[in-house]
Amino acid sequence: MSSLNLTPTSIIVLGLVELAGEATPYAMKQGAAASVGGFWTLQHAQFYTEPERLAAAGLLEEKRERGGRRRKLYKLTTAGAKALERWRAEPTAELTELRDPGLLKLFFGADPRPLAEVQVEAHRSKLAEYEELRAADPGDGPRGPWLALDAGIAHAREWVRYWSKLAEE
Amino acid sequence: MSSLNLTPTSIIVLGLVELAGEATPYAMKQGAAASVGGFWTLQHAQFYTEPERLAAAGLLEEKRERGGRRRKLYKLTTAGAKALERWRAEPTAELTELRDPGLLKLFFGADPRPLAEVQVEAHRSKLAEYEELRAADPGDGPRGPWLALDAGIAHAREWVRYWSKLAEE
DNA sequence: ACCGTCATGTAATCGGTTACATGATTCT
DNA sequence: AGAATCATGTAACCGATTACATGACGGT
Repeated sequence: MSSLNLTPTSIIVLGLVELAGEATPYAMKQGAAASVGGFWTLQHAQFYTEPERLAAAGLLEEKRERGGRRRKLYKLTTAGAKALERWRAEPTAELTELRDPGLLKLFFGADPRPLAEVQVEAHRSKLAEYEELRAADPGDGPRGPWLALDAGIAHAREWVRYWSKLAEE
Repeated sequence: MSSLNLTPTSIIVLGLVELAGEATPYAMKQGAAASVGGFWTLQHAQFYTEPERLAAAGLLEEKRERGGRRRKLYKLTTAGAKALERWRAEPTAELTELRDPGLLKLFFGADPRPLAEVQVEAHRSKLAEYEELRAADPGDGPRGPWLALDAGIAHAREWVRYWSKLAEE
């Protein structure tokens, strides 16, 4: 049992289940969209397959509704809570890789101007979205999401700056 | 034939082959490390499997050395050159997702301080690496790589700023 | 001649994506 | 009652990662 490596996908599932206490795949999907969704998206199918994996490894407990939709409900096991906590306690030096499709085009010789125009637009609207989230945030509640959003905003701004400059040349 | 979708991996292989004219997987690996490597890394095995896929799709031509190592040599076919050009000509609105392991930890409640310390260190050294590359760049040659490096530097700086602030609280 | 490292490749596995399929609710 | 959308799940495929394995070359 319990020997699979925790991918980011695993963590997101565990983390969301922890926040919710108990959740169906669909609830996780909703939760993700409203929280990590800003900077990390998952395919909906993963909210069904990943919990299964985690349950098989003993990190989640699976319960099936008796009547009606017979949905699957997941909650953390003790092992699951521990695994998550261990992951959280261990700082990581791993870095983001800047895997940006636009940047890749630029790198391999695409014409900067038209690319930049499209990109500026896209990043602007993303930035606006973030700022709306920020404005809506009361500022109580856990600090993590707030901080992550902060990073998102800073980088979105940087992208807008970057592509704007290229668009104007 | 020729109906596979071009993943970023495909593009990197095609792009590197175009730059080199003709290349063995190992040469591509070296080429990648020295160029895109800054912001996009591939597993070495992919430099063997991906060209095979592309050859099967008619985008690369595979030639095998007769004597000695019997290495595989790849070069672009006309179809391959066209595919690459088409990709290059089409601007993309796709955005980076900010898939940062550190940020994920922060999001799910890791203690900011120790994490930030490790991250600052890592980003600092990455930044230094970039700046060295920048310093070494004579500034002639194609513009794409130069511009991409620019983005890398800007974002690395932003990360250093971000995590420094968190480390100091 | 031997050893270490550079170079080359294949195979197995696993996680992620895409596509399909269907059952509940809600709205008109 | 019917249509639309929300919710739920499975299966097949495909690309990426990991692990293994071996051959050539350069130095001692």
